[in-house]
Amino acid sequence: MSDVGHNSGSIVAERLWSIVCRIERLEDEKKALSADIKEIYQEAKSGGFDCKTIRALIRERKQDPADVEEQETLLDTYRRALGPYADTPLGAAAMERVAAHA
Amino acid sequence: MSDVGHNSGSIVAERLWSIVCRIERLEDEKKALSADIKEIYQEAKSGGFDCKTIRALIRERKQDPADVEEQETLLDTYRRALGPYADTPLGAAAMERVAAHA
Amino acid sequence: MSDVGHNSGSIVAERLWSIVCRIERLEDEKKALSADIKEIYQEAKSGGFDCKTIRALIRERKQDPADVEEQETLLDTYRRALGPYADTPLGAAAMERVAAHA
Amino acid sequence: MSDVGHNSGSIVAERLWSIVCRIERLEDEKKALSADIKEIYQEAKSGGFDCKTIRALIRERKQDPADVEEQETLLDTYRRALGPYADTPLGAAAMERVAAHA
DNA sequence: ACTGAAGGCTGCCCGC
DNA sequence: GCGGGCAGCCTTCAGT
Repeated sequence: MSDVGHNSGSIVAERLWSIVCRIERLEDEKKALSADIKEIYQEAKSGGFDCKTIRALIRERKQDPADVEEQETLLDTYRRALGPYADTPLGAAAMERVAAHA
Repeated sequence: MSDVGHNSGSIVAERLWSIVCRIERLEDEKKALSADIKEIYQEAKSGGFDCKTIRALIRERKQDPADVEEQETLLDTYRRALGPYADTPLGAAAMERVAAHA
Repeated sequence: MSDVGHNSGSIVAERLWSIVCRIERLEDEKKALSADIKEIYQEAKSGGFDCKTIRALIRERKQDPADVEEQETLLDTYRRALGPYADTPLGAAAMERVAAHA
Repeated sequence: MSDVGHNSGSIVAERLWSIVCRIERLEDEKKALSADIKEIYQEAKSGGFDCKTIRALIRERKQDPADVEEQETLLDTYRRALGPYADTPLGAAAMERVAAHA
């Protein structure tokens, strides 16, 4: 073990400290932001808005700008297949793919 | 500490053991069920189905038989208000309630 | 409904928009911070640290040392109480009773 | 596309239904077990036990004791390294491994 | 004060 | 082997 090695513990400790410190700092900032958000919800509530609905709205907006439709289409196929269960109106064609796989 | 107290520890310990044991047993059963479910998903996958979509389908069916509509109505009001943001097509009337509250 | 009332919908909508907008902004910032934290953990991992342990360390530092000790003490009490049951034949027999009952 | 193919949609639909149905059944059973567990925790609480501690106990029992000890040891190493931060009393040696990795 | 829900964190499993 | 996605657990917070 070299002299450098002898001191490397300190160096490593310092790096560990740096890591922990930075993470804790960032987590504090996150916590502060959460508090701010909470405050806004309270303000909304005071203004007569329904917070639960606002949460739903924001949740929706978060996933809207995505490819929801593609997933929705496939889900619809499955839904139709399940609906009357033994019935396959126009989902049959789409289901052929699955049958072909078998 | 009386003799009764001396023995009560055992009694309490037995009760604690009973509690822990029963919980662990139930958790094992839960785990077994999870394994079964997983197996079915694999079977589905082998059959050419899309597991993610099946999950979505099941999730939907779980919350469908509820009062989704009531919540949806209010959400729609808020959604319309936000749409063009400053616009209040027919959500204005619904929004009066909020205004009155202010 | 007055003229003021006629416009109040817009005003309310604007307030709603303000609320939603600010919340989404704050949530974006939170998300960014989460990404930063994740990055630091990756750096830690690259440096040969065990991330799981670092997480444990940070979790521990977040709590009051007194609480930690108290919790640990109680856990030890329960652990000791359970020990004789789980590890002895007598305990095993008692275990059967409960198992049969379940 | 054969006649069989013509009907395969129904067949596939039936298989899908089977999958969904079985999964939902199993999930219901899981839910029931969760309710049972919750009930036991309530019973524990009524009996004067601390549920949080019981949960910790069960969590601990789920793991290999060796792993628990190893994790605790590593945590201690990190803790000592961080304590006076720049100080590495006897954690230095343990930290060498990390240094070697860098 | 307690219960029920919402969000965040953790461990697991799959695909790359 | 690793990073992402997903389900479960824990914690916190609003509501009662």
